Amino acid sequence: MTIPRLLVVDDDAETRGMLTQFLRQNGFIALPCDSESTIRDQLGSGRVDLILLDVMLGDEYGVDICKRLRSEQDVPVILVSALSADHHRMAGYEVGADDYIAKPFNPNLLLARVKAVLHRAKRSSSLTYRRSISTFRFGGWWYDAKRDEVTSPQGYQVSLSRKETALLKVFLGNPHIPLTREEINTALDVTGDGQDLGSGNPGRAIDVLVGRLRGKIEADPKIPELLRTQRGVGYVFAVDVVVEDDQ
Amino acid sequence: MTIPRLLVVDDDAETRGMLTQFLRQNGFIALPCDSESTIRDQLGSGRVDLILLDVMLGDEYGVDICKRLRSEQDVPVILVSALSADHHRMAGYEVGADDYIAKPFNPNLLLARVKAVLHRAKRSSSLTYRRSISTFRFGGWWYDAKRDEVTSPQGYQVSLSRKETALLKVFLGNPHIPLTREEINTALDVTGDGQDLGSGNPGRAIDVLVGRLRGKIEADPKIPELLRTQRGVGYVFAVDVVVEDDQ
DNA sequence: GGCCTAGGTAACAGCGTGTAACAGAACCCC
DNA sequence: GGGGTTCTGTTACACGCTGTTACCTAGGCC
Repeated sequence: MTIPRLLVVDDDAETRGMLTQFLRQNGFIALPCDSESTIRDQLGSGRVDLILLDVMLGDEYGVDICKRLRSEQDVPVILVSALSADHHRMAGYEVGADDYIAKPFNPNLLLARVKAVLHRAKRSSSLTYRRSISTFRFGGWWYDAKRDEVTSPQGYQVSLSRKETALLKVFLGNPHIPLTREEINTALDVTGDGQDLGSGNPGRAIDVLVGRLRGKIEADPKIPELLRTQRGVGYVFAVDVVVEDDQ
Repeated sequence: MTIPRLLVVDDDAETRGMLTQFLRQNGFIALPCDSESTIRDQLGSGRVDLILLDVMLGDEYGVDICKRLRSEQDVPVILVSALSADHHRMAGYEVGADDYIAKPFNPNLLLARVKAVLHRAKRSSSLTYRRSISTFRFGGWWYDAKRDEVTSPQGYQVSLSRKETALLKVFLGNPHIPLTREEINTALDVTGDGQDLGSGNPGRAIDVLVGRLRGKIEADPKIPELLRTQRGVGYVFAVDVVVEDDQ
């Protein structure tokens, strides 16, 4: 059972880093690239299951690179683009991209599409890939990422809202690491939904969100065992997290 | 990489010429045909990668021709039609057309679809690729595309309306991929019925339609397992779809 | 203790989604 | 063609989600 290896190709270091980190948090091996030559290095040095390719790469069109890659190899490609105009979309499909996502995109959308493309690829080849991490256990709790269900130590189901789920995921991915509100916010931008509060000021939203999550997963929200406050810093997820995956 | 060879089948010389020229301008080898016999000539004399087939061909239905071709060869077919009446559309899918476009169509859309079909065909040609897809299984359900019947896990029949069927097909074709209302609407324009709501604003129609479909194919419509909502994004068909064909 | 600051949280508002009800269109059967 | 039935988009309302605000408490420092 192999973990899928993805190339993240973007010439903007920040985007590249964020994407890479995000994909790694979601169970993939993500390899950052910033040019066609680094892509070829990676292709030459090992298996690559999927390429996430920015449409604009320096002064060259990713589309052209995609076309060249296609003519040589059979690696699935998802084009990522800030250009949403339809002719660009068309151009993407023309060169045989397996999918096309316009920036700014919802990271979950990206994740879903990545999985869908890998899934299809798996179907039509012998590639096996690990389904992304699907269950987390922490302090008697159980989170099923696939069904998005949270089960308490006593066995009853707790329904979390979307943002609460996203927040929980952030903590599950960073146990015992104190996170600032800033960091949490950035992480939510990536794992949660990326549209609204990206710009700087989290306000008190994180505090309120933490409070709500506490209300659902703490035995006594007044005395938090899991989501501890670090005054002047932020919050820590203070218990061990055991990660498992299906089959 | 060889240039795809397409047959353009239309008995109207003007349409045929326009289409042929357009496709040639876009890098294809387009071979005009005006009857079933000329199609067979072409099929006999060399490789054909795709057939663009007009639904009305003289006094005969292109659908019938499609059906005959299907039973003999494994060439992808896109049906092109001025007939928007639904039974014609359905008939197109029944005979296993890979896609169906209603006139008047956006040439770029046609182009994109041609390329998509060719791409699919190329991808899966190494496997056994059969076209007469006729049944889909998903989460215990069973959809018979040929008879347009939906059977529940418990075995009872559910009758879907035309639009509901079209919506289901859209999701069956895009499992695990979050679709925006916009995308669903566009897809319905093409696979469902193309006349009315093409222009931009889906309003709440998609939501209502999804709700109605849920009411029919979800065990508990209040807790959707198949048609999941992605707040701020759209809807996802959240189970695997297994495609089978008869014979 | 007095003061200041950080964090907890109730209340509110805005927004997205679910859905019942309605009306017009399409269809069907006679 | 007429009348009933089904389909389907629109509308309106309810409800849950989520960020903001305001107020309060807790902690830290003098």
